[in-house]
Amino acid sequence: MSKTIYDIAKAAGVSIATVSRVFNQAENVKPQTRKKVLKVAEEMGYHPHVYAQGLASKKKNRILMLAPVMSNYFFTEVLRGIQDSLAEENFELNIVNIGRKKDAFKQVSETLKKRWAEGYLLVSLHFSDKELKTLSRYDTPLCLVDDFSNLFDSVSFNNEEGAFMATDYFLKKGYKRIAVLSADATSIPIRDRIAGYKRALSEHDIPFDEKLIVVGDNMERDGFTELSGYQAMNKIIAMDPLPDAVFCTSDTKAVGAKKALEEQKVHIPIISFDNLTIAEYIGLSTVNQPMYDMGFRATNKLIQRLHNPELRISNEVHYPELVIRSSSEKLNEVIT
Amino acid sequence: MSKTIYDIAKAAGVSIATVSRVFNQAENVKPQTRKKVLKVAEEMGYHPHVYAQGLASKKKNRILMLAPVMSNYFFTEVLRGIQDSLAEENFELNIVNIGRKKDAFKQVSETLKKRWAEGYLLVSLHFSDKELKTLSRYDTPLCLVDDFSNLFDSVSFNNEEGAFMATDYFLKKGYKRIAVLSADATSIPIRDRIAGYKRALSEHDIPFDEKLIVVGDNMERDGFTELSGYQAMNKIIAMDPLPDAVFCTSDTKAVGAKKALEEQKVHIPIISFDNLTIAEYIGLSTVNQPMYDMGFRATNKLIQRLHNPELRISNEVHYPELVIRSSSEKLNEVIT
DNA sequence: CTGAAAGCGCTTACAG
DNA sequence: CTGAAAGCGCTTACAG
Repeated sequence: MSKTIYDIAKAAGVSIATVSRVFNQAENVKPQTRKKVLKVAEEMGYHPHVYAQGLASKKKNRILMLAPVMSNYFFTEVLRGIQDSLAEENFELNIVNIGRKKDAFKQVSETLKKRWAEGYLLVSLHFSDKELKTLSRYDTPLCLVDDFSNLFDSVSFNNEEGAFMATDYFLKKGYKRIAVLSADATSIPIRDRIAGYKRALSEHDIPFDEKLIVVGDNMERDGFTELSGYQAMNKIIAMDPLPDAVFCTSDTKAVGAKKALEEQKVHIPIISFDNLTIAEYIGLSTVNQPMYDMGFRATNKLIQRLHNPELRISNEVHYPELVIRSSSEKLNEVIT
Repeated sequence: MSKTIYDIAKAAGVSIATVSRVFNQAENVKPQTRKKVLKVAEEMGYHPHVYAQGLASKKKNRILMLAPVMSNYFFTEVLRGIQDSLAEENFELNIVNIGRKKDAFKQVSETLKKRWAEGYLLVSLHFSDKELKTLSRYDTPLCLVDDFSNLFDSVSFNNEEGAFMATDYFLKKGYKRIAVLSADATSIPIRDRIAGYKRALSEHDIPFDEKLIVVGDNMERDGFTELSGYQAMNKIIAMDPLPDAVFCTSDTKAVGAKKALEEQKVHIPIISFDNLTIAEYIGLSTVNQPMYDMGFRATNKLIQRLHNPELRISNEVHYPELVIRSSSEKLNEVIT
């Protein structure tokens, strides 16, 4: 059915080696010959079979991005950075979605083992040291995005500092009781953000009160959903006395939280986390994560390692930035 | 460096055929032998090379989804449907992002030619009849999602009817001047939605007024962005007299539009399009597109065709549903 | 500039 | 239940 290099060689009256050279941009082919091969190939609808090429050449010119795609905007922004960084390079990008958290490690390790690509980008995937050590044994070029390890190159984000900045902002305004609209406490980003929250409290000599850490009931996507934010905010609104302010652990959750506040006609200053595009449009104060940059930089790192496998492992940590809009301010400040 | 089937065969004291059988779940291997091979493979960190497997077996067990990933939520929902549909099947899914619109066709055709997978899902990619005819010559199993053609299986959505329903809703309330917050007029979804809008007008004997079709200045992503919605709504607010209502062509645009309305303290009833998760949380009336179902159904279709290539081409069209929340209602109705 | 030939790492009838 | 061997569709020294 589909043509092979032999069909083209025969039809063009050359050897398969010559056809191969034409398709591999080799310089040493007589222009006449090249033209003829190209013409025949076009007519017969020929295109090299990537599997055979990969096998024979041991090159794939392919990078695989492994990510929990469902995490939406975050993923999209990182992807933009990756693609822009790849634009100049002779690499193609494939994406494999890593599904429900449970067997994420298995999904990733199985994919790596298959040697689809020469380099891998692991985005927002958090594994234990033991798991990462297992991965490192595959000895394949790999860069972590939004996670940190000294076994691999990584481009991560200082979650702890981001949470500190948000909490510190409120504390400096004189607020004492600051609730955290949290998510799955065992997840790495939450762990780090809670740590930053605690550090800010301690710097201001405010005792930590566990009851102020509030989680929604829905735990889909580790609780990083609108619904979970909505549920958690309703719990906060039911507290007596009301907290002075809320540090919300993601913009997505904040969308749900805002709905709860509006329904109950309550106003509590709120700062969240991520700075998704939507944050600007709903007046959300938030901690900016440079997702695009992280994707871009990680891809650069990976490609450098591809060119030079002996490079020392390098870890890059991006710094947060607090973006203040209306949601963190008092109601009268908002209205004016 | 990395082990081959020969290494394992030698270490286990069997032939490579036997190793191959073990890894292909063939039944006819003595349990003892299987155990031994598996043990050796585990120790040596062996895994079959997919490229070699694909080449030798002519099977890939792989489906490729081609989509403009940047379109965010829509893509995510469709992907969820695809993955759920694939869960029971012995297929893996890879995703290739199709970048800026300009050379989308080239990107797609190049990817198809490489024969990565045995089946392809083309999501939200709109090509001309001529282009689709070219693709059909590759003679590869392919299902269109969110597009229609009689050359391929497809699962699409009735955009025209959706726009009709939204417009009709306003007209039945007695509104006469209904603006359209539009996007790139040459894009297929916009073309169909404008058609539905016009049909509703004509059924109510309202003349079409071109000035009521308003577009933002920013044309990124064909104008389906918050920014573009914000810009367009500001233009609408500047109109004199103000339109009675606005049909907005996407939820994303509606987020920007709402910001403009709030800033200018103007209220105009608005219905948008998509029913993204966020719509529920910001009280947006909108036309629901069953994105999850479309992804799910399209994947089923594709797999059926893989099993039976002689199947007649089938086109499935999903029907819209109007979801009324607060944004389409009068201000006093909203407040109560 | 071009061709013959070995090899990439597998699968799969075929034979036993 | 197992092995020897041909073949999948390419690339790439090597020789000319």
